[in-house]
Amino acid sequence: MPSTPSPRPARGRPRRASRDILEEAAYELFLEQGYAGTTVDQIASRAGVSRGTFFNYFAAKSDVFWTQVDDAVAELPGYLAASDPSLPPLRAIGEALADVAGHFGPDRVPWVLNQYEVVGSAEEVQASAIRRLTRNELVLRHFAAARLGTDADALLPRVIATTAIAAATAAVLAWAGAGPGRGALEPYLLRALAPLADGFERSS
Amino acid sequence: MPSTPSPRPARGRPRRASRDILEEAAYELFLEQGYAGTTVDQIASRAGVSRGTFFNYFAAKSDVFWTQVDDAVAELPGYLAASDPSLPPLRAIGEALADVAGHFGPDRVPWVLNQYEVVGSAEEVQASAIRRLTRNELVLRHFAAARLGTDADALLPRVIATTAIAAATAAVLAWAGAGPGRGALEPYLLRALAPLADGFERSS
DNA sequence: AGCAATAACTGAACGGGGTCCAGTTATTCC
DNA sequence: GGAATAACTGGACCCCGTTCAGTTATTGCT
Repeated sequence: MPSTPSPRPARGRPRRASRDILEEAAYELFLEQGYAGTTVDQIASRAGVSRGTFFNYFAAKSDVFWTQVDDAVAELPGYLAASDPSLPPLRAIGEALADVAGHFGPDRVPWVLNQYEVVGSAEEVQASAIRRLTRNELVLRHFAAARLGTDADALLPRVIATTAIAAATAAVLAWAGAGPGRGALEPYLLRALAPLADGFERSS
Repeated sequence: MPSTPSPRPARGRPRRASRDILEEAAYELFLEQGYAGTTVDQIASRAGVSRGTFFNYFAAKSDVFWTQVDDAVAELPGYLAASDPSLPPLRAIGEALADVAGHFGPDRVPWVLNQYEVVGSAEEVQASAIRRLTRNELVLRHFAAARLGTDADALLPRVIATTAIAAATAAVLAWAGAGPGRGALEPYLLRALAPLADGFERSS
C-alpha cells in the first residue's frame, strides 16, 4: 500500500511522474554525487519532469527519504487504539511500536539508514526526521495522557512519550548500524523499551 | 561569562557588533514580525552592521537563540568528568544535567522557550535545537559506554543517552510551559529522570 | 610621525531550496 | 467537437548561507 497509489483520478491529464519514480531518480543521483551535491533540478530532470513537479510530490528535497517510513508509521494510531486498555501506557506504546517495526526487516531497511554516509551530515535530513518524530511524540503523548487521565502538557505523559520515541530511535540506529546479519528490528525495540516500562511501573 | 566576551584582541579593527547586540536586535524584530518574517538583513541593519557581519557572529539565523543555552551546556562534560565513579551511569548523568539546569531559574528562562509562539513552527529552529541535543547525545553515550565498559555503538549506551536527553527535554518543555510561577528547573528534571534510573538499575 | 601588521567590516555576487502563478497540455465526460 | 478537469511547465521571486576581494580602524614597531 504505497503512500500515494495514484488512484487514477479518471479525469484530467494523467500523471507523468510518481513518488516512486522520483525517489529512484533521487537515490541514483545521491549515490553518484551525494545528497548535498544533488539538486532538485537534477532529480526532476532525471525523472523526466520539471522542478516544479517534484514539489507536487514532495514538500521538500529531504522528504524523499521517508515514504516507506511514513507509510509504516501511519499505522501507529490504529495500533494504539486497538491496544488492551488495561496495559500501562508504556507497555501499550511498546507493543504498538513493535507492530510498526514489523513492517521492516533485515531485507527491508529504509534507504536512508543504509546509506547514511551518502547523506552525510546533511542537517535538513536530520530535521526532516525530527519533524516526523515530533509528530508522533504528540500522538503518543495524548495517548499516554488519556490513559493516565492527566493533562497532555503534564510532565509524566511528556516523559513517557519522548523517552519511548528516544528508545525506539536508539533501537533503530543500533539495528541499522549492526550491518548485514542484523536480525529483525523488533528484538532491538523490545530490549530498548523494557527498562523504561519497568521504571515507569515502579514509580507510579 | 558570556559566550564571546570579546577579549579585546589588542590588535586590528575593533568590533562594531557583538553577539549580544545582534541577539537583542533579532528579538525585537521577532516580536514585531515573527521569526519567519524577519530577514537576516533586517537584524543586521538594526544592529547597525552589514549582513555579512551577522554571519561572523552566528553560523545561522536560528543560532541566535542558543547563546545562553550553549554556554550552560558547555559545562556538561566537566560535570560528567567530576562525577562519583561508583554511580550508575544514568544517576551520574542525572546529576550532571541537574548541574547544567542550575544555570537557569524561574527568572532566567531562555528567550526561545518563553516566546515559543513567536517562533511558531519554524522548523529550522527545531533543527538547530536538535543539532545541539545530538551533540550532547554523543557525549552522554560515550560516557555511558565508558562506565559500562561496552562499545559506544551498542544498544544500551544508546538507549541510556537518548532517553536521558529525551527526559530532560520533556522536563524543560513542561517547565517552560508552566508559565510564571514555575519554580526551579531542577525538580522537573529529577522527576523526569527518576523512573529511567530506576528502570535501568533494575534490568542490569 | 610614519609604516607594517592585524582584524573587523563591507558589498557584491552566486548557488540552491522553497513558493507562487499564469499559461499550456493531456485526458474524460457530455 | 466542445467543456471540465487535472498535471505539468517555466519563469520569477525571496531568502539563507557561502565566498572573496577590497576597505577601514586599530595597535605596535621604528
